[in-house]
Amino acid sequence: MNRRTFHRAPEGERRQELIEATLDCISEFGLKGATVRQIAIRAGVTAGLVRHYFESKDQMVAEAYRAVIASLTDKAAHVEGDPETRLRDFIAINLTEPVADSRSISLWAAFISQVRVDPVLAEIHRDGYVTFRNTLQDLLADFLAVKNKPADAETCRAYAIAINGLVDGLWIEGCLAGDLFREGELVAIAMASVEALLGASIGSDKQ
Amino acid sequence: MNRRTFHRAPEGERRQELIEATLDCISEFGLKGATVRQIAIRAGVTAGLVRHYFESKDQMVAEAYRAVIASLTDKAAHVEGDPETRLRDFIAINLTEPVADSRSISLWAAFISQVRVDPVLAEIHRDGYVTFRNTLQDLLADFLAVKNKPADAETCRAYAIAINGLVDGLWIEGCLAGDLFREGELVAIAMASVEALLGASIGSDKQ
DNA sequence: GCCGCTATTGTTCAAGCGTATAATAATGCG
DNA sequence: CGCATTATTATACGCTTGAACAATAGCGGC
Repeated sequence: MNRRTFHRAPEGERRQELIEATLDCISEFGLKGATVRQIAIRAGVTAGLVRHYFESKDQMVAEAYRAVIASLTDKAAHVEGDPETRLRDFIAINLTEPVADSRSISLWAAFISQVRVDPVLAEIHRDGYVTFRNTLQDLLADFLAVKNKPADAETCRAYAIAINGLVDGLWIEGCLAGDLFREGELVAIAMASVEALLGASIGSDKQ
Repeated sequence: MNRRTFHRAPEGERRQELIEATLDCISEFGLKGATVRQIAIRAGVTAGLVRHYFESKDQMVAEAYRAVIASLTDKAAHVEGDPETRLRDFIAINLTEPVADSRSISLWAAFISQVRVDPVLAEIHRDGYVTFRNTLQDLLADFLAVKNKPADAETCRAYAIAINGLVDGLWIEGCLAGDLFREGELVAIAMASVEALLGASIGSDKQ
């Protein structure tokens, strides 16, 4: 019988390709459309290979979820500069591509819908959420200190919850109905809203 | 062979039970766990009956999605009283049970993750979103008029987008990590935030 | 240039999927 | 009460699924 030729992928690379293919399939066909066979096709390999790299499909999906969380939070977690700039960049990053696009929210929603079902995904989610909000809370504490505003823990907590909610909500609106907004409109609304919430300028007119 | 006894359900009732069972299964087992057989068990009937009431499983799921949207938006859409009260109630309703609970967001997320895949679900989603935001926008127009603030269409639009985002985002936070917040904390933060955004009291301390 | 290791293929399997259909029990009506 | 209607059960069918496994092709070390 004629066996296909193939090449052996370098260390770790195939693994990454499989995770990426998993995400592609989930975003295009939904969780239930992301079958082992479909994922393998997308990755350009045969289905059997999946089980060479992962103990089960579920484990591969869980790792794919980690990759999604990372792609959604990494950029915003590494903003640099003075507190005002960091806060501004944090908002802008979360409300523009590639963080804000329809693929992202499809993936995010697919996993969120499983959080109640799968304890493994639930833990990954919880970690990501706590990290994200703490990042924002630290950002706000620095910012308020610079602005000579009250920055006690309780105040920062409340601001972090509100602004986290605002950013998440606008992110969702943008992802799901981007065509309903003008270019840059969501970012502008977010900046103005945060200024109103904090009662302080974040220099959103600078850029 | 022994055939089970059963009773014929009254007009429309069985249909409703099947939709409810569909939602139960989706929230408990995820979209892919909501199989025809599992749904039938939950509804206390056999699988074959599904196709007596629905053309296909997909059609049943689509109707189930309509039911979810309705349960998430109906209450808030029918607030009554003066503009200030209506705005306050609108916020409170969306951030307390039964709108804000983990079952709701599981269902919401499950469907959102399919919006890119299934055009039927996409249309249902779009309708629901537009209706929801228009409701909020009208509410804000009335409120701003009463407060003698500028209430032109563009201003209302921006406020509606921001507050819709805020409420949605806080709704998600509450649904996914309710245990991280104190009783009533999210509602309080939302009220304070909306007051800051609009620069007007909504009497959130009254109740 | 051969050899051993293993990454990859290709096939198979049982379980579960949505759907189709025939038999039948429950109900309303004369 | 008996009959027609139909809601419901029960079974079957073809297909897809995740997984298991043997065969083998590619590749690094010698």
